[in-house]
Amino acid sequence: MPRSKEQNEQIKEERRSQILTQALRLFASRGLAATKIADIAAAAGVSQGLIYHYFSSKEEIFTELIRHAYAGINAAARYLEELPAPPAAKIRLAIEGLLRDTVQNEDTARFYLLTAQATGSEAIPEEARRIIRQENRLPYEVMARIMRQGQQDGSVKPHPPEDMALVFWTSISGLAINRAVHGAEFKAPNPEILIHTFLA
Amino acid sequence: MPRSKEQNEQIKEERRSQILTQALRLFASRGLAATKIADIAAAAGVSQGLIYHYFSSKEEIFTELIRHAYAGINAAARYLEELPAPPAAKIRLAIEGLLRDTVQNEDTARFYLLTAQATGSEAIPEEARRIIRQENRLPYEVMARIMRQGQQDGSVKPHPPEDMALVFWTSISGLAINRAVHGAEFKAPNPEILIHTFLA
DNA sequence: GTCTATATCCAGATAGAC
DNA sequence: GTCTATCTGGATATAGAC
Repeated sequence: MPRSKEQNEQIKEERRSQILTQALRLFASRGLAATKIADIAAAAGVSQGLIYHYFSSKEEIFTELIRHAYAGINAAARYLEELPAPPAAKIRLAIEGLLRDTVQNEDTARFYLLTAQATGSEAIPEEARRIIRQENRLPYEVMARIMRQGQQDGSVKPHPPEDMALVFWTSISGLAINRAVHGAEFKAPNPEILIHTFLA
Repeated sequence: MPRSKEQNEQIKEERRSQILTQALRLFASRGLAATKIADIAAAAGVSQGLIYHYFSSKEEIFTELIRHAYAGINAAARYLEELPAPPAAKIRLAIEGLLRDTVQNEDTARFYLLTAQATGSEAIPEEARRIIRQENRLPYEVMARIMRQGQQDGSVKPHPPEDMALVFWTSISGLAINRAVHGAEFKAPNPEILIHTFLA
């Protein structure tokens, strides 16, 4: 008895996400250029040829991961901005949440590493570059707005909001990168250290 | 009339450092694996073959740069520790100096990017890995000691010194990476933001 | 949907002339 | 000290069988 359409669809989705998960792991730990299709295939437990049944090239896999990473980050940024809470609470929540996520979910840390690498690298697919150019401003802008609002109600320190947003994101991504690099032996710092960098 | 020994030596040193400088620029912007020997040769304005007159492989060039980067960072760390100044002044000096260096000297920012990449990557030469394993703890240890001393005289906030050192270095390197990535359009934040993260 | 076998290309490294 | 020409290996991507 042949498989039904639904079963085939399910297998397809499973394989696809298997491949993407392993590719993320490898790209994050070695970079795009140093990761071989053969490595991804081996890690995902499939043949090299099968990769090309699901993706047209290594670059397409990478681009897909970048797309997914920014979708997540920007959804979180929008969610934070919409949240019915005072600015100080949003900042606290963001720092605590981001640090917790980073520590608990290794893939989250890997996505940070991937975007950091990709943003910094000139050796990435054109389409990935396009996505980054288009998507990577939002988190900064949202955070700068929250900082500005917090300064109006006096809960945030009176430095330039853009500077504060920059320090916010570079600190978070610096920590996330450290986490991704050091794996399980990473110990997250007390969130209060960062929180008091911004709150008055 | 043939060139003297001294002139030959001088040419040799010049070429070597030319190659290293261009390799740093390229490795920082694309990573080790994505940088081709042909790219380095072209950027340095020499033939591909000549590269192998000065270095035995692409990996040796990379390793040499890593060695140089850690030598500089650790010399700075030792210098800071020896400095006859109170802990709070050292922290202030370090942050101001590191931010200034990072902004003024693009190569400094590139070295940060290089070490960040290298520390995070599994795809680097064995010898480079050895250097990193051996050298990358010192800055953390020095900064943790300074934080601890600062807590004893009450000038530094009472969070765990190791956490403070971690936040210190991940923030600095996060900013340096941002600087290397965004080039001239990067605007350094007010150092006071970071300084008050640590000082009481 | 999955595999094995293979064509093709490109990058690292070497050889030898000047 | 520097170049051009070339060898060689390995990685991407394709073809075709099951």
